[in-house]
Amino acid sequence: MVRATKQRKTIHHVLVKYRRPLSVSEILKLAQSEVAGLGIATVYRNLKALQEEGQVIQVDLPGQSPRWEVTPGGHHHHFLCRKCDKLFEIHDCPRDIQRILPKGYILEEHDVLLRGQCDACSRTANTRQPKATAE
Amino acid sequence: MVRATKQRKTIHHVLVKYRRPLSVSEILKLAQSEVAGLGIATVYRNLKALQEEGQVIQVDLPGQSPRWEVTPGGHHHHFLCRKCDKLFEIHDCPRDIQRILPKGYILEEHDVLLRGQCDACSRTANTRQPKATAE
DNA sequence: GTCGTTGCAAAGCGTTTGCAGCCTA
DNA sequence: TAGGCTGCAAACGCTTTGCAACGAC
Repeated sequence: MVRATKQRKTIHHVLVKYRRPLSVSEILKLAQSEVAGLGIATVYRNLKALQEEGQVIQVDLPGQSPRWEVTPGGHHHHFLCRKCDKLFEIHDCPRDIQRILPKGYILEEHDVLLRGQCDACSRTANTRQPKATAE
Repeated sequence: MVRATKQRKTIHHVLVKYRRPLSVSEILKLAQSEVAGLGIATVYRNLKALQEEGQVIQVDLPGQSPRWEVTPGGHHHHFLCRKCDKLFEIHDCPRDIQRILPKGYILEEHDVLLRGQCDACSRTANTRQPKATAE
């Protein structure tokens, strides 16, 4: 039987509250402010458990450690802001992907990762944004 | 001054010979068959050195350890075969990516990773392919 | 009271670094 | 022969695992 400990509830709550993919260290820091003494191993164990329950998913970006988010609706892609390092969901999809496939290849999945500046950062053109991904 | 040791020449040669992104462990195994006693640290150091010279590039895939390939021509994407785990280059690009961008966001780069079955694996439909990425 | 869960510390794993000896130029 | 390069082992950072104590049900 799965037990609703305050650690597990807090980890899930942090992901619900911030509504975008967070790294393990961000989750640890944010959850520790609610549960003093929370250990990193507990974060890893609960993220994996929540993933198996289907409540959260792991988001892998090329060359970065994984981030975690509450399971999103349907098919989507991601936009990574190069200024503030936040990751956003894009609920749309290129339509002409099949076209670029070489002959004989069978397409089963596709990932699209966009990089640039998010709305907030593009407004403050030359201002340097903090790199913090948790706010 | 950069010295052309047999280790460095072999590591570069392996990448030239196989013409697709190889993992560090694949490179080590392949190069060790030409240079007995080759160490993993030497592979890492030389890959980084070759990268700084512009001879090779690191290819990062989501959730996988990096692979390395000789510096390819221009803008391209990748296709990862889910049967044989080989990675292939796609020298074409979706054209309607700008369309899916939310308002206010500025697009600077994009990565597309396709997954499915490569030409060779799709021909052998129900046959199981070896997972080896070096052959 | 049971036994799933926790925090700690140790172990794993891929990658990097320090160092003495080697070998290219 | 100088000093860049190598192999080895230790160090690193992130993640997982073993274990005794804890606490949800």
